[in-house]
Amino acid sequence: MPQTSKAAKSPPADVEQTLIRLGSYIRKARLRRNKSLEELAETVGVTRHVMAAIEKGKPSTAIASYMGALWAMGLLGDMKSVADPDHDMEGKALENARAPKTAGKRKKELDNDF
Amino acid sequence: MPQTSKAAKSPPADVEQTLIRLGSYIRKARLRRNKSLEELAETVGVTRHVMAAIEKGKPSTAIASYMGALWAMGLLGDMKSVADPDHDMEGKALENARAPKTAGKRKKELDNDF
DNA sequence: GATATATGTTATCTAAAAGCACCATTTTGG
DNA sequence: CCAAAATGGTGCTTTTAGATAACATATATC
Repeated sequence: MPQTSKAAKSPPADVEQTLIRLGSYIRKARLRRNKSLEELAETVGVTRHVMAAIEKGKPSTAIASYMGALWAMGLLGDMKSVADPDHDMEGKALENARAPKTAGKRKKELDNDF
Repeated sequence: MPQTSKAAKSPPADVEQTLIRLGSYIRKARLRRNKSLEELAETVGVTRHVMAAIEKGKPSTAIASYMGALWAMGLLGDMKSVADPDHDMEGKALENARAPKTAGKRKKELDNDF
């Protein structure tokens, strides 16, 4: 996206690696299905070039384009478990009998992150 | 992304739904950790507004921003299994003892998808 | 090997994503 | 309740992702 955020311009190493891996997975899935970049791109609704960028793990590409690629190959279901609150053990633990709609007042720094 | 692709402007219903769900998961994770939009945004390297958009599941937002949010809350690991070739049963099946680097010549339509 | 096709690369153009600033509203927690 | 903070919304500007096109290279199939 334009005005590229820091996040997209130079993502944390973990994020960068995750995207590169995801891109290579998408490529493998496409080749297995014997689809050309152009064919897949067409189904997804982007150009050949965007699909190529996805397979390289380009950080600044719209998430919908990535998801569209998964969708076009029947792999979108894999996203269901991502950040699923039921599996977020750390989050569950931190949530001490509270379920606020906002983060509330900044109570000095009770949130001492040691 | 600019010149917004069809994929990002009006994604398939499944994609749209997936993003809305992901956004709400991210929101829940953030609130559990008692972080404000601004705090999380700062860690991720985007503005408050982008983080808000993510929690709404905006399709045209850079994937790196979404991944950054997961990363900042220790949830990036959930992405590992997405599109994992080892779990792609359909792909495995289609891959009849072949592993080409391109989709090769378009052999008329041997690829009859019934 | 020949060749049709896929993929990569470069370039220009344009529309929209993200930045930023400000104000309204909501919600929390004392 | 009330103050403090979070969140939501609007408008404007800047920057770049994506569209499009043309050409070069790589690769698979015959």
